Amino acid sequence: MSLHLRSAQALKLWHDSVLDLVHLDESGLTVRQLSILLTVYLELPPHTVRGVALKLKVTKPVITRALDSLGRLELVARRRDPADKRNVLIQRTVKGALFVEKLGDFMVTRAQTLPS
Amino acid sequence: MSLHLRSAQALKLWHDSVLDLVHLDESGLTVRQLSILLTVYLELPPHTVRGVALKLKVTKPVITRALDSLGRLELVARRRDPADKRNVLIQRTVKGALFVEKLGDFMVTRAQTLPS
DNA sequence: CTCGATTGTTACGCAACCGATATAGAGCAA
DNA sequence: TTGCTCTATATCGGTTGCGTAACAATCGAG
Repeated sequence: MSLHLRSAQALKLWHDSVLDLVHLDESGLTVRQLSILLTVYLELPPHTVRGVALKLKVTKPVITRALDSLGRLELVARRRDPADKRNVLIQRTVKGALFVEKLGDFMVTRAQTLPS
Repeated sequence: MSLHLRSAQALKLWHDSVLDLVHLDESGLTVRQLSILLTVYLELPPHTVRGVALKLKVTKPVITRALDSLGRLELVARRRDPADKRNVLIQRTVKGALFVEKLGDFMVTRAQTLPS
């Protein structure tokens, strides 16, 4: 299924979904934090601080702080890499998985109600 | 065109687009601010502080402050409602329109490269 | 073992956001 | 006019985020 999405549809889809997210009130989230969360849950592990920082093109302290916040919300977890103890592996959590799943449901539902 | 989107596709679409947004570095934006911006540009005017606050289910000061930020970035503008001078009308700007348009382009492009 | 390189974190100063409350101005009804 | 309501904003204290720079721990080559 190749997705042919017109710009107006795409924007409405984003708008509707973001609105759902805001209503979820877990919305203290920054766009950056959201992108970190999605990266961790959608891309193949392992995820390191440095790796995510490179992908987002931000500095490492940004990732560290975001992990503090996301960790407080139990949306991700940290673990030292046993192989190379300098690394910190960013791990998924049950709560985070449910959260991301809900996000996906939002979008699927909203996509179905898009005007053609 | 009814959009049948699987959850995994939807999430990847969101992830890719959010990543583009972060790279745009206009990403000091909060999810809330983003939702305000999209609301103003996708829904029919007029937009008042109260109206947007209701839609997002937040208090009015939240909107006022967000408009301060978005106004500083020239993504939206304010104008007093001449009819009812208690109201402030939130208006679109050229810069904001270009920004939202770019967002739409991101999504359209990303949607085309989604795996089926 | 030593030393430079790498990784993630912390410290600091600053700016922005939040919620709650208080305030100022405009409308409205009697 | 006199209240009362409605709108948006200002203000307050507390929290969180940012960028830069310094830091401790770890690795690995020599």
